[in-house]
Amino acid sequence: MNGRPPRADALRNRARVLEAAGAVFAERGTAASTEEVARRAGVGIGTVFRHFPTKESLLEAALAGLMEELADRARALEDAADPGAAFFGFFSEVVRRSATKNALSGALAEAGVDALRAGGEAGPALKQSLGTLLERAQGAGAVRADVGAAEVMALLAAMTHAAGLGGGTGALAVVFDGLKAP
Amino acid sequence: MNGRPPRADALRNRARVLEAAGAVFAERGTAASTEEVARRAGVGIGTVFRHFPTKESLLEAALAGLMEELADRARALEDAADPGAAFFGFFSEVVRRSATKNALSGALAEAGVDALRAGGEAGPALKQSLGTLLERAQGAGAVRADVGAAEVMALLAAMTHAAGLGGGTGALAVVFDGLKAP
DNA sequence: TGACAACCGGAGTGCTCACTCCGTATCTTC
DNA sequence: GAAGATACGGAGTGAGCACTCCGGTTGTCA
Repeated sequence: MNGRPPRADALRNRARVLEAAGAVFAERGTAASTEEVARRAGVGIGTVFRHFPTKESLLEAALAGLMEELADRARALEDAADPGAAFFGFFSEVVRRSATKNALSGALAEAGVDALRAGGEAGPALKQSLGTLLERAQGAGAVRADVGAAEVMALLAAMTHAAGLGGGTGALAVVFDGLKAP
Repeated sequence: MNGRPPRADALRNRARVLEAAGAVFAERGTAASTEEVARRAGVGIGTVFRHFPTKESLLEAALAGLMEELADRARALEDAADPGAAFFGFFSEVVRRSATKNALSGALAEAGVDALRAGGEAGPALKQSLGTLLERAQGAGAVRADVGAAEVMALLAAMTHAAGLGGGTGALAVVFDGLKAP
């Protein structure tokens, strides 16, 4: 199907571009120019467009990377001793992280649907890991039984987004109370 | 200070532009071009820029108009017989409306902080009316006493935003349960 | 109704951005 | 270490956008 493996510098540059894209889009929002990503990565624009033929594809790839990180974190918590703490801890960690990397929330929002649906394999992976975390927490009686992964994902996206607006901790506490078993 | 009142056509056009801006930005997002707003309003671009010297000012004005609508709605509910129903009803009405006018949520998000803080007088007005609704609902025992207007605004913004993502009704129910008195 | 100010329309301007192209440099293979 | 494939850099291209400018039009007031 495909001839040779890619050259070593190509691989290195691809990784650099991806990292720079994550940083730039998080700081400046998704409206940041491709040229700035190239500058940050220390490569020419041509290189960026060779690896990611379109700005949209670059955004998707950067987003997929971030979601993969989250999915890994979720998987690591699947065997935790206290499923309730694992679930709520993961939830607030995601919110907190997104608050710091200011505009990740914006990116998740703009490309949101696309990211969850078609964002490589990381989207489904995150959803599944989150589902496992949720089920275990429900099994332990820490979370009410009548909510599904979809609702939790929606709440996570919502609170991630609102984290940039201020009234963070209190609002999160309200949501957590709503999620706890009666 | 100022000489004459503005001409009648100027007033008419200003209103048309504002209405068109609200519709266009809600449908196409805030990235929609000023020219499209002008087309929709049936005026020339020059006219748009005479009334709103900058695209940002146009956005602000359109947003302020929407928030004023919401503030009016909130004020109308201040004397309702059932404060709890008024509060939760208002909350879900705002979320529902934003879901329909798809990208109002995006607009509220992007310009969010600016809108709440400096968006004319509508921002504070909304916050105050919402505060009144909240206090009355708390007085009636329908909402827990340890949440403030800031948390509710944050939750409102969050759920407004997430409404476009799908898992709407269930997620909202969770938040409402979290808001209810124990 | 005439005269003047206020207002309108929309072609034009300058800028930014995504994306292309190709001469040059670097890696890989034998 | 030489040949050939692969990848790089960055000036260049075209499209789109916010915003300006001014000749023409319309409302207003006496």
